[in-house]
Amino acid sequence: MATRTRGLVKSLHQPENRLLCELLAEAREKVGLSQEKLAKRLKRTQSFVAKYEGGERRLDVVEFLAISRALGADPIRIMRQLMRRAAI
Amino acid sequence: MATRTRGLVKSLHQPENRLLCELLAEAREKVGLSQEKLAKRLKRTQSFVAKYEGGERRLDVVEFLAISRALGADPIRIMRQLMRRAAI
DNA sequence: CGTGACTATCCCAAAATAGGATAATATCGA
DNA sequence: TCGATATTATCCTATTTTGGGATAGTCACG
Repeated sequence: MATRTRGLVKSLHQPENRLLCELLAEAREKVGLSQEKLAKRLKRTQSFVAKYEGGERRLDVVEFLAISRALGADPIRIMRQLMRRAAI
Repeated sequence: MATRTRGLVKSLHQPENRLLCELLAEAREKVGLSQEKLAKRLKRTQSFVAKYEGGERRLDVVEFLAISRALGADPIRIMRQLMRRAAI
């Protein structure tokens, strides 16, 4: 569950991003979707999901919205959680 | 004001992203900051700002938050506008 | 015009990503 | 405990994106 990587982008290493990854992973599990199923909804590969959840890939705003939708989650709520917990 | 590019990421071309760019550019102008000044606050270059505003570069969630902060704007409000206007 | 402020575009080395494979883990029933 | 299956993590590398200094426009104003 931790993440092992080599050399990545700045925002990947920010705690805010870690948090976002966790929130999205939690949200997915809560809905009972596997990475594979979610990937399918997103028309992406499982490795894509594994990567952003693991913090190996950045998520842009538009992607974040798409994922939230695919999870049936409210992006605003997630954003709020992120901001609150990260003390932004 | 339109954007001329060669071969870019999918989410760059989504109307949602265009909208986001516009919202952020508007927000910046409203506060009376130049790209240069904003860039300085973000510890980035003017070209960075020009690129994301022009839709030549994706903005990840963490960056979006940082920019909103730098503009003294509420990310949630911007997100809402984006969602409403893009009919997400 | 001329000047200065601001923004867009060029360039390209350096860095990040895509996604198919495959390895590693977890789950669970017999 | 096994083995089978489901799920997730990691590898690999061609392709795509990016960073940011430099430079070319663009605009406003005298």
